[in-house]
Amino acid sequence: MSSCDLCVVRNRAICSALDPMELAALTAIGRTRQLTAGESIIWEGEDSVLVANVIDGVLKLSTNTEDGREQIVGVVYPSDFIGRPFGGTTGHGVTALTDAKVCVFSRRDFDAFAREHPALEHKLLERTLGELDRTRRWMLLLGRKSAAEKMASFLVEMTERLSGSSCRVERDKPNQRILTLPFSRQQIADVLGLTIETVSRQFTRLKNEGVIDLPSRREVTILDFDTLVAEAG
Amino acid sequence: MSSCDLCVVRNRAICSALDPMELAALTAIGRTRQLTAGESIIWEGEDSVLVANVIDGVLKLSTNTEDGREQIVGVVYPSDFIGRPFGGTTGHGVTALTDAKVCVFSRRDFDAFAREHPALEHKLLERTLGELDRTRRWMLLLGRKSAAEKMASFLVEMTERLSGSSCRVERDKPNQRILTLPFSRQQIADVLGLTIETVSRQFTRLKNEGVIDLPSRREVTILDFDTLVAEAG
DNA sequence: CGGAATCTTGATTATCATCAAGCGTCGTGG
DNA sequence: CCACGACGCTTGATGATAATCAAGATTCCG
Repeated sequence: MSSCDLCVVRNRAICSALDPMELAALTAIGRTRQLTAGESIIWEGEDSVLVANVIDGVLKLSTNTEDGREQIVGVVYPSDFIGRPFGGTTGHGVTALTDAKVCVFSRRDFDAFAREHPALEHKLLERTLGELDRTRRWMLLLGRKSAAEKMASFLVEMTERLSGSSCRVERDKPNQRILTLPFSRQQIADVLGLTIETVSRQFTRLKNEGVIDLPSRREVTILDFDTLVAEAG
Repeated sequence: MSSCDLCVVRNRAICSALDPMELAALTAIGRTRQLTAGESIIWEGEDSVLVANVIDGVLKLSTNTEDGREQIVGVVYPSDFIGRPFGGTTGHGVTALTDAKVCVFSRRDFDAFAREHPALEHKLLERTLGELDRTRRWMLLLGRKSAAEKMASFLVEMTERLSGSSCRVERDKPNQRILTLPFSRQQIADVLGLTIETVSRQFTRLKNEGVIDLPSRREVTILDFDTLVAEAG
């Protein structure tokens, strides 16, 4: 029995383009791998040797300047695809932010398989086009928004992305969302192009203004989503 | 006779995936269109009605905040593909920076054609993956680089992108490149996430330091490329 | 030649980075 | 179980960078 049959992202990942026979063939060239938080699976600048589907967890894509400044250029969630198919070197590292589970393929094997399965390539194309749209939208934030707008945009995005998974709703307060962020303060800074101190100050400001609450380091309660949207610019 | 036979980007654009018969079929659903500098062909937020190949000229992809700040999120050159295939709305406007010529398709027609021609979709996928890599590299610049680093990076990128076309070399000074920029100062600012004043000051600083010369508004002579690379961070 | 648009330059200010403590929290080992 | 230490976060003081505001200077075109 194919292990894919049990896969929780089976119907959302690019694998959904395949029929059972094809899926079995894909299973044959892939294997699952467990990652612990902080562990990297792809390093910036090395030539592309593997690609993968995210089954569980959250991972960051990041680049660094020579002198160590970091920019997180993407965040991937279950069912997302990582790695650079079709040659070239990987322009960014991939590191687990939480414990994670991925379904790994050798890039060469995957490339060959994909070229024989246009439906798979089509899914990958749609996914890549969507990722490009999302990335370009983020450029507006990085290039033109203030620290306050960046933080608000970040929290709005998180509210949308974590809906379902790391997001609780208290019985008696239906308008409040309690998010469990997969990011440290430093990582939020690296997403937004800010420093950790600025991020921290923005958090306390939003808390003092009653827009959010901060029950613990990694948790944020969204008290006034509309204000966040307005402040996101 | 198919007009594509005469197309100057025939062997570089995604069309190169097609054999003569297929190309004739593609020709049947496309038409060329001339754009004058400043003219837009796609607007941010509208639903995607057309896609195109760039035949000649340079165009910008840009997004704006509600209050009018602009960020250029991409620049496209001859043989590049523009527009958003496979549904969705376009996240950014597309505007000609120079007079330009494009080969336009209705998005619906193109989608249908692409789905029947996996080789075309493959080319488009490779192109989209490359564009995503490039875009992510630009995020490091927007999020983490200083004004000086941004300007140097910009000039390095321009030197590479304009090699051949808008780039002259004087007979007696083989190390110098004279670039004709397709951007105004404001547009450079919109690419780099800076203000026009900061861009102008960086230009004069580089000129005073002997790294570049500025023979006219739209021209830059690269006198010391290595220093630019070093300063790009 | 005139006028508008674009660009440069200067003065000032605001924002965010940097530097520097201090505080909490979590985990470990005594 | 508590003390200790490390790490991550917050807060404050100060400073640098780039934005803003405001004139001028060029260039471009009719």
